[in-house]
Formats: sequence, structure tokens, C-alpha cells
Amino acid sequence: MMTRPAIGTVAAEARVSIKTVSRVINNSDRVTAATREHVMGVIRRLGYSPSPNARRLAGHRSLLVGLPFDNPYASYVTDVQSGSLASFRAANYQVVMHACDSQSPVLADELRLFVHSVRVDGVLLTPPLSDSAAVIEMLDRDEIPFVRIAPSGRNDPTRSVFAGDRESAAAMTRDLATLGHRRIAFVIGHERDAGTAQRYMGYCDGLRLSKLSLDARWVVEGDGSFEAGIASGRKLLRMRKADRPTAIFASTDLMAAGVLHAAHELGVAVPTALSVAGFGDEPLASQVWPRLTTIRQPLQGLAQQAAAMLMAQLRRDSVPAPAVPVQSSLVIRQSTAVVASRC
Amino acid sequence: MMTRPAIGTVAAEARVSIKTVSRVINNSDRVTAATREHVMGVIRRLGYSPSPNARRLAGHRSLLVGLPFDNPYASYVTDVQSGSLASFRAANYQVVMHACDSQSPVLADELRLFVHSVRVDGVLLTPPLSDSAAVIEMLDRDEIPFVRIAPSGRNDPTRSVFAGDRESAAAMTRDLATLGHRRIAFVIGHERDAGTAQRYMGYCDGLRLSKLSLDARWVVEGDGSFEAGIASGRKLLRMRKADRPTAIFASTDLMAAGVLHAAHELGVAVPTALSVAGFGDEPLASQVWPRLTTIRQPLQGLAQQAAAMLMAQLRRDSVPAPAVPVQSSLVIRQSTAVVASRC
DNA sequence: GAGGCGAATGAAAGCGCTTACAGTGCGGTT
DNA sequence: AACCGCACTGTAAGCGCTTTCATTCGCCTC
Repeated sequence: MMTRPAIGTVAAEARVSIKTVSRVINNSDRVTAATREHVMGVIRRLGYSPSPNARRLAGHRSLLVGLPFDNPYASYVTDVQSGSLASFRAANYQVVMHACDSQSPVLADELRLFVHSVRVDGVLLTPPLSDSAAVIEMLDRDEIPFVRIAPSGRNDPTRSVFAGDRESAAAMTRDLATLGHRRIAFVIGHERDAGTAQRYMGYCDGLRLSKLSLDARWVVEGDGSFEAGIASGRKLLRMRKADRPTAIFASTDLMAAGVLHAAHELGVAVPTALSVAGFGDEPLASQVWPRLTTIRQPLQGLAQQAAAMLMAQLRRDSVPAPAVPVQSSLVIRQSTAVVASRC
Repeated sequence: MMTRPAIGTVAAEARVSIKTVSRVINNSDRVTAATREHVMGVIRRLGYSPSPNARRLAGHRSLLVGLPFDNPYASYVTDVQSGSLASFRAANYQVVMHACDSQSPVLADELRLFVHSVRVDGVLLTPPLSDSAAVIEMLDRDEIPFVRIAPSGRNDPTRSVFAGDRESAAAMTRDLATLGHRRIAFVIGHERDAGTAQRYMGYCDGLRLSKLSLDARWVVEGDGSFEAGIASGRKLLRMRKADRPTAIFASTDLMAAGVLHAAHELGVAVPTALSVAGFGDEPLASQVWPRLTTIRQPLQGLAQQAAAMLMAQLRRDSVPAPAVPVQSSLVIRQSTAVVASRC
């Protein structure tokens, strides 16, 4: 097994200094096109590729970014992973995942340990971590660059990307109203998850725009989980006929699936007797019966933007450009329909 | 922001050589307990932690292992991730995930590029990648250490871990037979996925043990996906009454969910008119209606074993110990029941 | 035509560890 | 009493890059 050529080999072969080769592989502009071409030729001929390990040590960076995540958000994370791939790869960065518990009281400490032991150069934060004040504060104090995918990030536009959760929740609510629904219930997610708070506001907006009034009986609190969806569904569907909502809009797909479960359990037909809508368009949304009407988030696009922002921040040459908002879209499936004729 | 202490600082402070500090942080046994204690004290006092970057360069290793995965298997991967965490962390290793397409004809080349550009020290292979001959051959040729989580790995016990897919599939089949089912159908997964092949053999075993005969009409081929599950379900449930299976055992939960979908669509009540069973106990299994009877795989345990084996291989001191087989278990939920009384 | 200036290139000093290899000190041999 | 061997500990040479600072070169200016 022959040994890999090092930068010195390339330099000698190309009859230039090591530094020049370094400039070429780092795309520095302080090299003439002719020299660059020549060096690139030698590099290709020798099959040279720079050692990440040496770059790490000499460059005082690990070429690693951290992607902490909470297990229940797994499908979220694979989208983020694939969306951010290209930007990271272009900058020779690798992603190190880190499973953690967003409910933990020592979350920030635990993340701090991770960040320092791996020595990641930056962190990509996804919900619900991206809305944890403790985590953000810790990263700021330790001067770890980060970018958030966070619905609540409008006030920090150079370090956050987001889709209009509020607007799309309003759109969904209006859509349900347009179908004739007058008693539209909403299931709030976990307080920790700023996204569901935004969605709740969007729900309120939607009601207002549809000339419907907000009624506390039809707003229940869940925690984003499937089980919470079941509980919320039961609560709402056990109301007496006149009060019972004809549509339930859950702020996560997982909870919407739970609502569906409760409906089946109680013999309520969906969508004829009840419309159900979710949020997120996770794989689950189209794997339940009936397939869920939901809101598709442009997650890969968001992740791509976030990754690009993080890389720009790490290069620290370019001025951070605020994110361009990406819009979500309604996905109408079989769980919603016009309201049943009145009795 | 004060600069981190380096190994030299520790050595000077402890009045020993750098090498001795190195031995201490690497748990070498060639140090007296007294020296070790003393050095450890200084390390703690100074808040020293060795630079991974320097270790990587000097130690000729990246301290990184690759975990390639295919998106549809996302939930699988988070389990593997958390199961392997402890072993990797103990060895100062980090996991670099890599999304890839197991159907791609250039899969092996693509993985090769990943492995070499990141310079991972080893690879952890999960299904269906762990059964790809091309991938295994590539890794062997390039002398990249790896461990597989692979149902087909019995013939390579020092580099594979597995749970008895065949045995548990047999158990499930027998269980269905015990419930009175005589026409038990099976949905095969993707040919690439060696696990589902094992499960099919288990199904055959189960039938034999239950004195039922294998009937080709009740064996349909899917590809592991939800949509394939729907198609298989439709095909089986549209048979005329006398031939129609009373139980369908799908070799993945995703396909079982599809079968459930088809049953709902065709108005077949589950579990009264039809029993449905899946395999894997993914989160989805308990999020569909009715909740799926399935087989729980001890994935975290497998991953832990695999990670430990990989680390041992990388240390290359310890003799590789073959995996101890971990057994799966039946999870009986609401999608299976005793067969309906004959008409 | 001398002086000067900016762009391209080079020399050398690390980055913070690991690892051959070399030493040092102690108890037991001959 | 000189010697040997073993167990610990130390010395110094890298690992393959980046980076600071110096140098060279070509060309424009007056």
C-alpha cells in the first residue's frame, strides 16, 4: 500500500513552494491562473488530496459542525442533514450529530461538554433546541458560532432562518373555514417549541380573517407527542354534539395522527364527521389513515440556507446576509373535507 | 479569552516529561499509580483536555467513524446512533453520518469517496447497506475496518452483529397460527434487504411448525416501502372470499402500515376480519390505527455491540470477540386477534 | 533611468500531540 | 563488586498542513 503524496511532494513536483500549493488548494485568489492550472495538473496527476487532519491542526479548526437533535424529531433531522450537505461539503466540513434530550434541565451544560470535547467550529440548531434560551446563551458566552432554524428567529435575522409558520397556520385555518367549518379546534404543542406558539397565533389570525371568534373551549394544550394528540382528540370529541368541533387543527403531524387515533377509537368518521389537519408534512402524515392534510415546510431549503450562513460566519470574510424567508405550502389530502350538513 | 493549556504546560507544571502526560491521558499501563495520580491532579487543576486535532495528526487517525444511511431508514439510524454513543465516546470517536441512496448503481464509489475524503477510521454499516456485496468488497479492498449490523452476517461473526430475524418471524407466524389463522400471507421486502429474506424463511419455518403449507398465492413481493405495502394489501384483499388471507404478515412495519391503509380503503375491519403484523417496532408501528403487532428488534443493543467491536478492531490489540446474538421479541398490539368465526 | 509600489511567491516557524528510541535507577546475579 | 535486566521515564523527531513575514518581480511614475 503506497503512501499518499503530501503537500511537499506536490510542491517539489510542480517546482513551486509549499505555500503556493496551499494557496491553490484553498482557492486563494493571490495566484496567477497559469500557476494554478499548473499546480492543479500536478495535483490531479499525483492524486493528491490534502490531509484534513493536518489542516485541522495547523488551521486551528476542526472542520466539524455539530448538529444536536432530539430523537422525536428524527425525520426533521434527516431532512436538515441532506439539505445542508452541499454547503458543508463545499467547505470541507463534516457534520457530527449529537442526540440529546431537549427536556433535560442540564441540556445547556451537556451540549457545552459536547461542543468543547469535539471542538466543533460551529453548531446548527434545530427546533426545539433552537428556541432554548439557555443553549443560545451558552453558545454566545463561549463564542461558538451558530445558526438556528427557528420560527422565533425574526429578531436575529443574521443567525436564524425560518419559514412563515404563522402565515401558513392562518392559511390552513382559513381553508378550513372556507370548507364551512365554524367550530375549528386547535391543539397547541410544547411550550418549549416556539414554532407551535407561532402556529397558534396564525390560527387566531385565521379565525379573525374568517370572522370567527376565538373560543377557549376549542384550544387544548398538548406537548407535540402522539400520545398528547390522542388525549387532546378524546377531550375534544367527547364534548356534547352541539359544542364538538367539526375540525381539529393540530400544530404537529404527530399530534394530528394522535387525534386521528382518538377519532377511530370513538367511531368518529374522518373526514365526513371530522376534519383533521396537521403541520410539517412528515412521512407519517401520508402513512396514517386517512392521509393527513398538512403544511409542508421547505425544510431542505431552510437547512441549505442555514448551512450557507454558518459557513459564511466561519469564513468571517463575508458579511452575513440575512435569510430570505421561504414559504410553506398547504398539502390537501384526505383528512379534511367540507363540513357535514347541519342537523 | 485565555488560551487552553497544552500538554507541555501540564508536563512542566507536573515536573514530568510530555511523554508521561501522554501516557496518562492514553491510559497506558506503563506509569506508576503515584505518577498517574499526580499528573491527573495537575490536569484537573489546569482544566486541560487534549486537542483532538493534534491527536488526529500525530496519531495518523481521524477519530471519526462513518455511519452511512439511507433516508427511509431514518428511525433505524437514530437508534443506532444512540446505541453506539457510549462506546464511541469512550474511545474519543465521533460519528459522521452520510446520507446515501442504497439503490444507486454507483453506491460503492460514492461511499468510497466519502470514506477517503473524510478519512474515517472505520465504518458502521446498517441495513440495507450492510448487505451490499459491492460496498463490503470496496471496504475490504481499501482496508477500511468496518462492522455490519446485518441479518446475513452469521458467516462473518467477528465483523457482524445480528438479531435472529428468522427465528422471530417464525415465532410471529406460529403466533398467528395459534390464533386460528390458516391463510397467513407474507409480504416480502426488497431483495437488497437481506433481513426480509431471513424473515421470509422464518415465515416458512413457522408455517411448517404449525403444520400449514406454503402457498405461493399468499406470498407477495414488495420493496419495503409504504406504497408497496398498499399495493400488496390490495392484491391480497381483493381475492375472493374463500382464498383471501385472514392474516397478513409484512416484513417491515412500513409495509404493514400500507396493508392497514389498503384494508381501511377496502372496508376490511382490522383486527376482526383481518390480522396484520409488521416487523421492527418502529415508532410508526404504534402511531397507526390500530396499533401494529410487530417484532421489536434490540437495535440499541446491537448497535452497542457493533460499536464496541469496531472500536476493538481499531485498537487492534484485542482479539475480536464474535457477537453474542441478541434476541428480538414479539410485541402484541391491536392489529392481530383470533380469527373470525368461519362462515 | 532611478525609485517605488503592488502582486505573486517563498522560507521557516509552528500547531499540540504520538512514537521510536534512549536513558535512568533499582534489585538480583555471578 | 561489577554486571544485567526490567520497569519507568525522558528526548527529539516528526505528522502535513497554515501562517507570518520577507522577498522577488514586473511595471508604472516622474
